[in-house]
Amino acid sequence: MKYKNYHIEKIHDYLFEIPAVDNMLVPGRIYVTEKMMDTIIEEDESIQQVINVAQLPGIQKYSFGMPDIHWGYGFPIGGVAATDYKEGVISPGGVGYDINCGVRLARTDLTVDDIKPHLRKIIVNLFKNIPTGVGSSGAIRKLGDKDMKRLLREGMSWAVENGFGDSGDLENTEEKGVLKQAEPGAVSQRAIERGKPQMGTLGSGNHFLEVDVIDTIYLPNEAEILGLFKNQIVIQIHTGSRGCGYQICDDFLKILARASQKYHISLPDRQLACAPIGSQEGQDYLAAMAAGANFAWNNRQVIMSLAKKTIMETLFISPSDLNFSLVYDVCHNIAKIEKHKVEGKERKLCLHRKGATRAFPPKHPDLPPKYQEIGQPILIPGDMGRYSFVCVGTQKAMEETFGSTCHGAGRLQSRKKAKMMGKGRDLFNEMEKMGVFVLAKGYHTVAEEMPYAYKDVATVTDVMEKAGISRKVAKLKPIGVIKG
DNA sequence: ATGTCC
Repeated sequence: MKYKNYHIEKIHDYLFEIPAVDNMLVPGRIYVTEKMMDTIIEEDESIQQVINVAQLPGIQKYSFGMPDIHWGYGFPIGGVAATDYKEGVISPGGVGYDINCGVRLARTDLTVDDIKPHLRKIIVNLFKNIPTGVGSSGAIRKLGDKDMKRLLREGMSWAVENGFGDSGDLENTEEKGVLKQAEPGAVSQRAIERGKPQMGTLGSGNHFLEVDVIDTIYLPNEAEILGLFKNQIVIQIHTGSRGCGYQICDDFLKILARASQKYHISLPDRQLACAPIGSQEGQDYLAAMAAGANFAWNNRQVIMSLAKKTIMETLFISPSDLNFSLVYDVCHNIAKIEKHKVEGKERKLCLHRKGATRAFPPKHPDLPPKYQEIGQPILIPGDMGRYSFVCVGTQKAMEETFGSTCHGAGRLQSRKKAKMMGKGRDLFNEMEKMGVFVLAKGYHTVAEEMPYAYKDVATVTDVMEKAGISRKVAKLKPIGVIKG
């Protein structure tokens, strides 16, 4: 089949392949419908980016695109690339600027009827207690060098030991909230300084904290094990490593641009700057990126703990009445060292997931005991007006995509166009008419994040479900949102 | 995404 300049083969209704030609070391594989493929080719260069990534030294099996694929820095957002640990490279472009950007979901025992009369007050207080917006700070005391270095090295246990949340939260976080290869010494002082005042802050753009209602249950057994039921109130948090992770990425893009030359790696795009994983530069990036990931886990943990406290204080209820707990926390911008089967042989790989979520199957040793039977929980946020999905991973994901799936809706309109669309309207009121009470620092951010600016996330999760990669457990509808 | 330019 010929799509514009690309030769693309249809594998099945939800999967297309770009054969390995020229400098491609592996084929590209993109999980989309034919209709989606048309629009993707129409709107950006992300297909070319899949082809570019397929040229990275040591890449295994395929350069993947998920149905929410769009143009990103070097790698597409919605891209997955596994490189061989011994012969392959690691690239900051395959992680993104927001290191360990991710999503967490917390459950409560409250129902929508319990909360409806108090919703506005809850959102007002959440907005008061959790700083949002670019450059936001001051959620908790400004951290010192000692705290920063400890949390960068040790991960989310820092937050738990400092009174933010419970030790049980660690088990319900991907990697138990710590990448052990983290080395604070690999992180610049500037990145550390930027992190100090920002712990527990939400940030801007598509980051949010939502009060959601469980709208639909698709898989009752899985939902029960996750502690989810119809009409239940849950809290969803989407944020990352703030200025700290941004600075780490920025620092290492420069270092790895030099390394690409030093190790004579020929690249189709300078933005794919990378280094052999085993090189000093590669190991330093891995150590710094892991530290940035550890910052992000602490950030989501502190925010969740502030949210729990805010809800209890607003409703005058006890912890046992609220019965608040973390369902799961996933990363969707990260590089992980994982073991996977390639052509029947187990290999140590570096999994770049950029705008892509881990989707491990039932019985995987990295899952908490209580989720062994159902597979890894996957959190796929949609736009702030429609819905989000909770899914679980499958064995097929492990065999086909190195245990990976999609991560969200993806934009329909550019930020600029969405901003234009919002001019002269009362978007807060429009959201309220949709049944969502929104508080945000900036009107521009609300315009950029309006439902009309996003694709329907249901079409994205459905592709991954039809392809057998991840399965929908529940649909969540927002009723209250705080944003940057 | 990001003290939206050290």
